[in-house]
Amino acid sequence: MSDVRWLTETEQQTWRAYMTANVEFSAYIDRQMRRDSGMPMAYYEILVRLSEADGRRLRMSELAEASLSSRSRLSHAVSALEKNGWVVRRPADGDRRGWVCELTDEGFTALAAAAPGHVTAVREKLFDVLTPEQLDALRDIGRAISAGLRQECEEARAEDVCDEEPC
Amino acid sequence: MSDVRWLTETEQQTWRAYMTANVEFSAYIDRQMRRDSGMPMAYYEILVRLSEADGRRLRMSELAEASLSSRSRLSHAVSALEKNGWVVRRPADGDRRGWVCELTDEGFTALAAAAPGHVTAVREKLFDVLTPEQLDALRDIGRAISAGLRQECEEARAEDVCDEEPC
DNA sequence: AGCTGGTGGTTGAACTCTCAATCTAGGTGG
DNA sequence: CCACCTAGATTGAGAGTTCAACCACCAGCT
Repeated sequence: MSDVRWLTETEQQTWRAYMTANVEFSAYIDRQMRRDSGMPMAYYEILVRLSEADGRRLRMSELAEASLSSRSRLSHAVSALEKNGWVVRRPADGDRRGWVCELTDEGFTALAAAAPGHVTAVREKLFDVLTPEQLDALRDIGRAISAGLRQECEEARAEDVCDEEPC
Repeated sequence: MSDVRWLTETEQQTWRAYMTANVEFSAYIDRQMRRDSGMPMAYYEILVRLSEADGRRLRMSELAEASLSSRSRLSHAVSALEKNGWVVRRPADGDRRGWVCELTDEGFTALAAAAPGHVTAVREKLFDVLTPEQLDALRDIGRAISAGLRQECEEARAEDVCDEEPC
């Protein structure tokens, strides 16, 4: 309990600055997307990942990982996108459990319509307010944070040996 | 349309690194909070702001700004927190439109119980994976991004003069 | 073939968030 | 004092997310 390494004053400032920027920035970006294109950022992200994939199609599990969403979330999201006619689900060949999600032409059109406003917002609110040095730093920082989070999974995997509790 | 300043390859890398880290990190933090303390980060944030305020109480509008949520969101959130007995709403004196939200002892206890796990997660996944230089940079970056977003409001305010369209 | 554990994916319910509408009260000009 | 506009806050509906089952299928073992 008392062995918690609480944050120093300086650390608190850093933490609040980072966290506030995250919240405000992502709220801004998401808001812009909803207002101008009628979809949340998570859906845009899905369309982008699909558009970049070979044949504009991906296995659901791959799409989930690429678009940073849980499988459950993706499943719901794809159902919604399918209603819009922006994607279609096809059975995956080779594995009868699996499904492939494919971007339709309508979906691509919707994506193309949404992209300019989105990129403009990102440029104005991110690239235009930071120096080149800060942008370089931000890239490395982002990578370090992501790497630190992924390590979580590896640890969990290592614990599968599970010598402490009966599995 | 074609005058969009699209992102260069390098910029795309930076943008993806930043955005991925944001999504993954905040998902991790939120998940930790929900799992270990049964509330979303947004609620924790509200409790924290209240606990830091004079008399552990704030006007709804002030609390909304402090906790980075919209008024609507705060209203719903406070209703939920009130059901838990963690906060109470009292009429604000002096302005019969307003309400003051006050942290109860139970709320403070819940906050105190949630804090260690939260701080530990933040330290492990943020402070422990970045160098001191990166943390300094991150603080400045965060401030710059927030400042850039706030500028939005000022512009909107400046346009209130409204010489282009009839208001 | 029959078991068993794990993987791919979906589902429903509960919860949270957003947006637009609404309500009440304060403030200001006639 | 009344009309009107603005500010503080809430509400309800609809959309999106999470979590915990759940189903179907694959793979390895007996």
